[in-house]
Amino acid sequence: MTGVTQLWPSRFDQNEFQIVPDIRNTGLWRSNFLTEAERFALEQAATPPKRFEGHRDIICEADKAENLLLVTSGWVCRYTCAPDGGRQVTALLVPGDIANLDSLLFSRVTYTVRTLTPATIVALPRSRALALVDEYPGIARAFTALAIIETAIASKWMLSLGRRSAHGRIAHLLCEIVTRLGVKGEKDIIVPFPLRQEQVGDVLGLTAVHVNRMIRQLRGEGLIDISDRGLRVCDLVALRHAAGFDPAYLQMNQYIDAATRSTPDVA
Amino acid sequence: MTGVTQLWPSRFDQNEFQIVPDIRNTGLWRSNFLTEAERFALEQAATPPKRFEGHRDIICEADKAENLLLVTSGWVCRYTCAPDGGRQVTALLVPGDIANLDSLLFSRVTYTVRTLTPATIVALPRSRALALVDEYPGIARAFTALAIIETAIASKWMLSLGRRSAHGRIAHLLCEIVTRLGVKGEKDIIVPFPLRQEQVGDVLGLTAVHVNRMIRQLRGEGLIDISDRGLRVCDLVALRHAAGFDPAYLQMNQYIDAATRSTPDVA
DNA sequence: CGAATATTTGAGGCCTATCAAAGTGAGTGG
DNA sequence: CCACTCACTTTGATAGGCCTCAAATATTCG
Repeated sequence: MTGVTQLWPSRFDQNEFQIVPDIRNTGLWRSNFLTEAERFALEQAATPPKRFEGHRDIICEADKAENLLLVTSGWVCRYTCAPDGGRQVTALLVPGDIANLDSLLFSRVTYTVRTLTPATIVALPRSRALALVDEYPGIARAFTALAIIETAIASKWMLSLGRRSAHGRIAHLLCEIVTRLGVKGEKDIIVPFPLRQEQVGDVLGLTAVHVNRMIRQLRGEGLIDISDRGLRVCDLVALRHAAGFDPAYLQMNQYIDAATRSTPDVA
Repeated sequence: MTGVTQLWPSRFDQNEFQIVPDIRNTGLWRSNFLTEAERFALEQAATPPKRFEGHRDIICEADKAENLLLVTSGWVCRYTCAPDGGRQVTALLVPGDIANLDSLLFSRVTYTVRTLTPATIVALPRSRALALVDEYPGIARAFTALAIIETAIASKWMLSLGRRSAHGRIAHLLCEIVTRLGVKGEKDIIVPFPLRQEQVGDVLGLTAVHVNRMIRQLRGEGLIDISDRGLRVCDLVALRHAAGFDPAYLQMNQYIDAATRSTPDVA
């Protein structure tokens, strides 16, 4: 009994934001739906990893997208702009995530994908991905799972954007990041935090100025400290409490019914 | 050349919120990924339609969900609550939509599904849906497409919640509803609008009082009129302009690359 | 070291929430 | 047919959270 396989990446080199830049470090690969044959087929289909600098647009709104982009190191985001120019980040992508899952089916993207740090990306040509989806049920199911998880995260973000105060939104985002990075422990956690305050604002629907004030307030409350591109969480339990954060929602492996797995636990 | 098949339902009886309560009126069925054999298999797997009254919870947060719920008539929503009790609607479901797509893979839901009007729902047992997904690539692809579309809509909602004024949010929501209901024309459109002002607030992250003021303002601007459970859009072009609404985003069929279809247009 | 980019701080104002109450309309029962 | 109730809409007054504009300080980078 090996326990539950991870859908989210669990490890993250703290200094370099580097993990093995390989399709084997993606959520697609790590999902527990894949057989060995499917893993092999996936690996054959992926292109070699490509390196991007920080703060670079990788795909722009209305671009044609012929590849799925699998983030294997670094932080990336997806955003769209309101008519007045306001920017809204709609997804934060860490190693293991697919930046443009919808490009599996849609030929144009309706958002911009941008690196937040230097990042490594593996491309999966859409034509090959589609062929794999038709041939291998496990791969099809893994894609579906990723899409469903995206929706679950989006739902939580909508709850934050619609019903939480600025204070609560920031606390909640920090809890989410700590959880998604797979950190263990609850006291004096330190994780990389490459987001600028303006980018935090773009995620949470706030201005950079107000983000600054709220971060200072959280610091004053002894909950966190952000400095030098790093986040220190003094007391994760207290932060969760302030955020109203339920740590279970991202560990969705727990909820995946055993019956839905291609590779049952019991032989 | 028959044009593009619909993923969204296009017709909607104005008085009764009724369409044929049948799996054939769902987005799953109407997607253009399905072969005849797949359609037949789907139809066999679905349960007979069941009728629900308005304002009833169908699944509650933390419930186990053994069925996928396909809305075939009426309006339904999905919502979650913040710790302080604030409610946030995360999806509006009209005939054709699946209320709990994530139940395909997760055994518990993290939200409540509630009817907004009397509604008819067809259930698809998860075990059968999973079997279909493994056996039929077109069905797998249709599920993936629905999940991806949900994410696309959620992204738009996040943009509204994060970066639009109350005035713009309401205008945008009304545009979305008109589009999703498949209305043609641009002048003096009348569609059913069963949402209470408090529910509009729960969708848009506003209070009912402020929703009321903004609706009155939109009315004063000669853009819309809401009365008697109906919405009248005087000038859809003007409303879209006020909302910064791009009508293309919901008609995602356009973007589905021909190569991704199971049933090509050209023989 | 200098320029550009982020963070921090302050003052003032607008948008939206909150609290409260009156008005409206549908449904019920006498 | 008319009280009566209940739920929703409308209106008003007030308060507060977040934004805007502006400038000083700190940090990064060439």
